[in-house]
Amino acid sequence: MKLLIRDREILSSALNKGGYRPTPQREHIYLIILNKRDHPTADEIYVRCKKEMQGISLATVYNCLEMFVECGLVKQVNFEREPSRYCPNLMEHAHFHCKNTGKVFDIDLPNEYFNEIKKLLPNSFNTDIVEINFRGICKTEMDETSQLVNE
Amino acid sequence: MKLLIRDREILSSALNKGGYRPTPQREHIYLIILNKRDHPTADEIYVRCKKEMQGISLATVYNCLEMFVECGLVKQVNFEREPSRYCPNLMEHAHFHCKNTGKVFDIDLPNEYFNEIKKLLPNSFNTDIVEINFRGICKTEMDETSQLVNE
DNA sequence: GTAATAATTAGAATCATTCTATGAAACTTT
DNA sequence: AAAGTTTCATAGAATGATTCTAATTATTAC
Repeated sequence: MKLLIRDREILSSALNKGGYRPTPQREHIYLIILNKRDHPTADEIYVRCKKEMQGISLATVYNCLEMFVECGLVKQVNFEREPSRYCPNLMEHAHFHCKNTGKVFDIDLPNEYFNEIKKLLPNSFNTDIVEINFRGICKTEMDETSQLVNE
Repeated sequence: MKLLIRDREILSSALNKGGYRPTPQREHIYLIILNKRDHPTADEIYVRCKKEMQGISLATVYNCLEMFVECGLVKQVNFEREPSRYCPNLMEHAHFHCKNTGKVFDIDLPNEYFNEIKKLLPNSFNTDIVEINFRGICKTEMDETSQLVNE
C-alpha cells in the first residue's frame, strides 16, 4: 500500500504551505485516511497505521491529524461528544450518522443549498462554515465508503 | 426566583411521563435553564444553581440534565468537542456559534427549510434529527438570549 | 412508622485529547 | 561532512468533561 505520486504531491505542498515537512509517518497516516474513507477516529487510524508501521505512536497520529486539519488536507467531523472522526472529502458536504450501526456517510447536497442557507442568516452574522448533520437509521448493508450524491 | 406554575407543570408532567419525580433540585435546575437562555454548560449551570441552593452537587446537575434531555425538556447542543450546552428552545432551529466571543445564538430558519432538506436525503436513510450549525463571527454587542427570527 | 424505592452526594474512575520532556533525524552554514 | 539549530516522534504524564460507585438521605407504599 503506497501513496500515489499525485497524492504525495498534494500532501507535501499543503504541508510546506503550512511550514511543515513531509515525513514517513505523515505520508503513512495520510495514505490510511485516503485509503478507507469511513470516517475513522484517531484511535482507529492509529490501529490501522500500526499494521505497516509498528513503531508509530498515538501522539504522532494526533499531532498529524491536527496538522492535516490546519493545512486543509482533511476535515474533522464531530457528532455529539464522540471521538472526532476524520474525512478527506474536501467538498462542502453534509453527514449522516446512523444511530444503529454508528456508520457515517458523506451526503452531497446541491451546492446552492449551502449558499441559500447562508443567505438566511441575519446580516449581523458572518459565517464561513455551515455544518449539516443528519441523525437517524440507515437501511442495512450500505457501504459507508461510497459517497452519496444527490442527482 | 421561582418557577412559574405553568413551567412547574410542564416539568412535572414531562418527568412523570419518563417515570421520574420532580424534586427541589430538578425544579431549581430547570428554573436556571429557563431563566437565562444563553446555552450554558453543565458547569455554568452548576455555578448558577449554587447561588440559591448551596448544597447541590455537580453530579446532580449532570444527572438532571441527562434526564431533562431524555424527557424532551431541553436540547443538548454540541460544538466540536467543547463541553455540552443546554437549550430550552424546543422548536426545530439552528445555532450560530461565534468563534470570537464563544456566544451561541438560536437561529430560527423557516420551517419549510428543515422539511426540504430532509427530502433531499436518499431514501435509504431515515432521519429524525437534522442539525444545522453556523460558525463564524457575530457583530459585537449582541445579546445571545434574544432569539433571532427570520421573518 | 417501617420497609422499599428513588434521589442526592462526594469522590473515584474513565476516556479522548493535549502536554512535556527526551532523544533522533534533518537541514544550515561552514 | 562536522557543529549547531530546528523540527519530529515518542512514551508517558496531565487535563478536563463526563460517568460511575457506594454511601447517605428523602420519599412513597403499606
